[in-house]
Amino acid sequence: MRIATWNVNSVRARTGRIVDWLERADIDVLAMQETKCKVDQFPVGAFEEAGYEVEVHGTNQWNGVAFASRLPMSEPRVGFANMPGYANTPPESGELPLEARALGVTVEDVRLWSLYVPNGRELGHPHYAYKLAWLRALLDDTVAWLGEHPDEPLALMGDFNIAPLDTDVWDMAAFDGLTHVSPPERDAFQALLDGGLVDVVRDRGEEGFTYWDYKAGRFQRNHGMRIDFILGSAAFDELVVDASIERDERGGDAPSDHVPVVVELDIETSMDDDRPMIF
DNA sequence: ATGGCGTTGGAACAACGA
Repeated sequence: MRIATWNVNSVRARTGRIVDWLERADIDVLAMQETKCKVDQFPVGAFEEAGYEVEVHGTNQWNGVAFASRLPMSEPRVGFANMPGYANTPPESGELPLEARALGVTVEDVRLWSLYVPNGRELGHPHYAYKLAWLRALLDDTVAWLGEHPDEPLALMGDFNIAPLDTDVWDMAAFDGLTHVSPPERDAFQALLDGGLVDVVRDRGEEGFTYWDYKAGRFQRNHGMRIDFILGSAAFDELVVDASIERDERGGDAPSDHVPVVVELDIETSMDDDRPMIF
């Protein structure tokens, strides 16, 4: 079974590219982030024509997470326990709206999450505090789940908006005083690893960036960042037989600014078989 | 030091991004 995560930077602007890649790369399950549309705006038909069902979470033109899968998905869940909300100008009621940043599904007894971690904007900005609180709640929910399901495969997949290592950005000097590399953000990422997850892609020796800004020829100069990850439980880690960062997807016409990250699991599915399912 | 570019809503520009 081959699963992937990809911040697509608008599913409507890139529907053809995404579906083409799913087929070309033989992907069974894709976690998407930054779909940038409401549920009823999602191009469901294009995925279904290619043999993929979708689970979609989106409330407006920002954020948005989804799954496309050619294997059955079950137990969809929007958000996680105590996930904080955000508003630039908090309403009088004090109830902050929840954003479309987390969606969970189960496929072949593997629990999968598509996560779009808040950007943070600037150190000291309310959005930065929101980012850290969001990551704390994610950690708490993940640790609780692992406590209840210690032997089950789980993967948190998505755009974490954190570069955990100095080598995960092209030049640390360019990030002085900026988000994505600050110690509290890196501590929050490390806490997920300490909580029982493994960076299954890095652990298999796969190197390179997953994001390059559109501006200033950043891709051509390889001025990128590694901020998209697949973090797996021990049971998930044991299943991983291959991992890759699909750098070529940053090229061509109208690419996303992120590329897909893929892992192959040692799970036999009907899709591994070229014979028809029904004789 | 700044902008570079791209997407969305909604019809000019603001919000957002990392």
